[in-house]
Amino acid sequence: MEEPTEYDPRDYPPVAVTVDVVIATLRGGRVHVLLVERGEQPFRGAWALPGGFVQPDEDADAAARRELVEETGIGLATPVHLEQLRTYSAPQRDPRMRVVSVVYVALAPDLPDPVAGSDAVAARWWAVDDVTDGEIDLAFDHAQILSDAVERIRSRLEYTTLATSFLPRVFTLGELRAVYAAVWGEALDLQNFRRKVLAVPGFVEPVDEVRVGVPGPRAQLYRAGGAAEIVPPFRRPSRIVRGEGSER
Amino acid sequence: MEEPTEYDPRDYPPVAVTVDVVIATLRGGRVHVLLVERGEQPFRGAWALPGGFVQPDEDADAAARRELVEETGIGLATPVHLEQLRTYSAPQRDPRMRVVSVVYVALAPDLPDPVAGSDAVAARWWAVDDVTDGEIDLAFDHAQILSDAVERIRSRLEYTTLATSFLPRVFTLGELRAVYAAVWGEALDLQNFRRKVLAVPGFVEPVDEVRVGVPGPRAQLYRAGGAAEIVPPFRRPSRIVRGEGSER
DNA sequence: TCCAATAGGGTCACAGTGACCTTATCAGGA
DNA sequence: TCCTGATAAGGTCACTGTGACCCTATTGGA
Repeated sequence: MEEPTEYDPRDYPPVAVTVDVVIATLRGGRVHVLLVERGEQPFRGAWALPGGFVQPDEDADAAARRELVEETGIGLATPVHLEQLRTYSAPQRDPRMRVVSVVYVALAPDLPDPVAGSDAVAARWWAVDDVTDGEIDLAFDHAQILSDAVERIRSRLEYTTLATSFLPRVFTLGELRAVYAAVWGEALDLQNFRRKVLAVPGFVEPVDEVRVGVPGPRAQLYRAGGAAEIVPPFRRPSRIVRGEGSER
Repeated sequence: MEEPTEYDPRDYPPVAVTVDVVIATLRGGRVHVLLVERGEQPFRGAWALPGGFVQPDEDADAAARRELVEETGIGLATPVHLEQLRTYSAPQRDPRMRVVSVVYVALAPDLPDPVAGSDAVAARWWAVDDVTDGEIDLAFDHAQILSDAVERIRSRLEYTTLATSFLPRVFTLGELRAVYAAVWGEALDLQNFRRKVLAVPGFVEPVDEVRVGVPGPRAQLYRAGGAAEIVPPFRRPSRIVRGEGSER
């Protein structure tokens, strides 16, 4: 409560609101995220998630999409899934001042390397495994954020058709299966996977093409269908084994 | 990008960060939320979610918990589930100034009526159905927030054991089933419900008591177990019927 | 005294699933 | 040129979870 009667700047604490974006893609069968190297203190030389201030005329969604476009150079036409993860607000998460960050997760098909020179700092794709294995240092609370984002992505692949967001417009079921293998770190049985995907109406729709140029029979190509949810959901093998609820 | 080199107050837009809390409970077999009547413009006389500023020494979680305690008068010992829903940041959502609100959802057992007089404005429980049916006007974007919160709660009951958060320390399986009926708006088959709940290890644990004073046989009492997730998840009947993914 | 409500036990058929098998096809290396 | 490895595509089988039921016993209140 304590509903304020009017808004005097002295009534509310000084705070900055930013967005950070976990831009995830698949490269060489591994999940990668885009990180930028910090050129200034604090955390100079460490890697951080791309982000920036929410401008007065935009909401956080728009700010996140703007960051996404700026960092990757993709056109607005490219279909990229973007969703809010959660907001991080620990008082000392940025030592300079109070910064509340609304974090987004983006899922994109394989993108080219970031265009160097668009700003002063370096930017590159990092394999998530290499980052979480402590190979590099992440600035601020971005290690926690990345961990939460990866868990969100893993969860999304159970209940939604978002795996197709990692793939180009057309793809084979084998490639779709490879997405699940990369995100969940475990390969699903190919035959059962085919059966389940094709049993979900609107998950994928066949197109009148086949994949050529790779070993093996001509693979039917598909594109993403209109369905957003998978009912009943797929389930991660690792989750089934545990059985006991120890998460969250 | 545009990582700032230093934080001058003129570099970032003036913005206030608040928390709003959707406090949900069960009263008479219906889901209720706590709303406060606004005594000031804008939206004077309309009802709003309880909320307030995030203070300099606390994160949003702490601010939400503080609001929860202030509004309901519950002790800190009362186990109340509190989780972040999402952040709302439309530029004009508050006509006075830029206000970014981090919204939380709390699930509580039946609580007494709010203590009047703790502040100037009125506060009371509203049945969610009555609110969403347009019976009352909600301030700001709180109608959208409430809608998102209800959907979150419905979803949480599928994958987690949080239904027990709506109940007192001990309860019967019939009462647990009534929680699902109230939240999902549809009654589950009692026998199948019993079988599924008891099949989830750690969902509920029997205590050495039975329910007396109500018609029917003595019902075994249970308390919440240690499990947080339901694997495999329960599923809403309404969701099964649809089949097609039309959500989100 | 009867009745409505419901706890608790059970059955049965069916859909979904994991594990597994088989065949055909293609690119690239020996 | 011929293997070989990879894999697309189609299939079987047993088991589990589930929805839809049925039945009986027990209790407080009309």
